[in-house]
Amino acid sequence: MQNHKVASLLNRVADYLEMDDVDFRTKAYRRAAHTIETLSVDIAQIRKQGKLQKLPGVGTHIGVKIEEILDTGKLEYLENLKEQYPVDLDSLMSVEGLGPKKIKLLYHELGITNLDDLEREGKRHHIRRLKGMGAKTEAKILQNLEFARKSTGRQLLGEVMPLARKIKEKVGALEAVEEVKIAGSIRRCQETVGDIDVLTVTNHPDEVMDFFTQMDIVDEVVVKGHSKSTVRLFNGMDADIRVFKTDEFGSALVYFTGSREFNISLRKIAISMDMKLNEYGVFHQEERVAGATEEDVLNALGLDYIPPELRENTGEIEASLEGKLPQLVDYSDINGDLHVHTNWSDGKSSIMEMATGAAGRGYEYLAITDHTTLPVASGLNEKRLRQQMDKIDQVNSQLNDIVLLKGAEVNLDSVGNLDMPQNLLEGLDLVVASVHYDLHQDPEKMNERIGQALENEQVDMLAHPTGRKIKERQPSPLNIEKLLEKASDTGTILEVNSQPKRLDLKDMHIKMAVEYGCQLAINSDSHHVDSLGFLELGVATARRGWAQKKDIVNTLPRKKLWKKLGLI
DNA sequence: GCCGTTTTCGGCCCGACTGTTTTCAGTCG
Repeated sequence: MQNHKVASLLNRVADYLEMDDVDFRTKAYRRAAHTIETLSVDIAQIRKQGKLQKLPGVGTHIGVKIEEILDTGKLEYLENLKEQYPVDLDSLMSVEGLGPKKIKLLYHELGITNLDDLEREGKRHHIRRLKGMGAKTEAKILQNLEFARKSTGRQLLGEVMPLARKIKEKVGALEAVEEVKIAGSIRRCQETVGDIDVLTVTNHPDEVMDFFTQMDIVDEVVVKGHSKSTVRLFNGMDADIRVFKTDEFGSALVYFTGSREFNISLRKIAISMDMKLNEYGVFHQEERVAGATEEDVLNALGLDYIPPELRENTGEIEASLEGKLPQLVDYSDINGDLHVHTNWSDGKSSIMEMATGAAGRGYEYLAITDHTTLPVASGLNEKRLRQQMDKIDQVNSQLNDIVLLKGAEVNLDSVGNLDMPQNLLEGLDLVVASVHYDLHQDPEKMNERIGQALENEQVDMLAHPTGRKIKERQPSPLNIEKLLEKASDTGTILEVNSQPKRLDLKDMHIKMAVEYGCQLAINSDSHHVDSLGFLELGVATARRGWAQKKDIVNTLPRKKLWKKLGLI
């Protein structure tokens, strides 16, 4: 899949065009880039079918440029732009407060092309002499430059979520605050998060701003106003707060939940209806038509309510207009977890502790799926696995509300053989297969390797199918369409792994899997009783992939699941 | 550069904050 590459080159073109104050052409490139970035199929595939120009935002010119990128890996037009401004745009743009216009000015007047140049000229106080700049701007640039160098970029949803909830709790506890909600990419449950957006209803904005900017987790106040403030937190992440009136809160939520592209589409709809949409409401002439709740706002635009996880402008608006939005799976639909580890392998909790924890979450069943043989995970050998099966029988006899399934997470070798004999697998209730090494074979080999495992009748499920770790490890370069087809043919369940770093399958692939008619299971893969709750992240990801209850096997009640697994 | 229940030409989302400005440009979300 070269989608990401194509999108980022088009975005880069837009950056350069913006330096020269080209307005609408810039927008055109960004729009096309967004379409491709969020595409759930391979752009090369669409090109083969001759359908590039059917994509929203792609016309004749950009279409040709996409073909050039696919054929040569490069774009002549972009290379020319780069020659005109030979600057390290990536790093300079990462300095807060610097955009294309200022970068152009700095290059032209001072020859600044990278962060080192920027620091040098700043310290010599040359920047403050430029038109439109001053001592304050210069000082800010120097300060933000330091931050840009250290910054690690976006952080994992699973890691940021607890902090966001803490802030919500603190702000919500204020007497002056009537309502508080986390918006932004956290509410949309994107796998990574750039900042924390807090929205409040209050009649005492200044009081809320004072509190927010003085919280003990705040390192530095970036901006402070009467309706908006931004702080930098101890972990290097920014948090924004906005205050609104009760009758504005719905439109504010819509606006600050985004995504940006979703908002732009909504506004266009408003305009086409001779109305105006902003964060304060939907307006016809000067009269407010809606604003108090999200439902009101969307309904005023002729739309059904759209869950936050879907708001990416990738088809949900059209579906909403036609009344064809899916009824998304919900955490409350989940009846069990089919992939957890215990202290028999690399987990930290006992079988009984995991069982009790799962029962406490209201689950009807829990599959114990410790690693086999894998040395780095203290995997079980045949003898230990048989012992564990006996142990599970014994624990089961002490449990009332929940039933444990005897499972294992077996390992695929380089050609797709399993690390446990077939007759032993036959005795298990649930066999989970997964790849743990040799993750970067060429695609064909990888598809064949996994395909062989899926064809094994004893294999019920494929765990973390692409093996990616967000920000750490690329997904295996396998052909995802072929994998989905195979899983669909063999009836093998594909996992939505809920580990914050994995979220694998990811949203886009889940959407594809649903279209291919694959069966999915959302599992925590937890190694400790306290991390069973990760499963909620997996549910959120599945929702982003348009998955419904019927697509997820562990929403089934016990008997029906047993039937599916051939246990009764 | 793209697009069309109103268009094949003339539009293209909207507002807050800051710093530098005597009325606004740049940046951000």
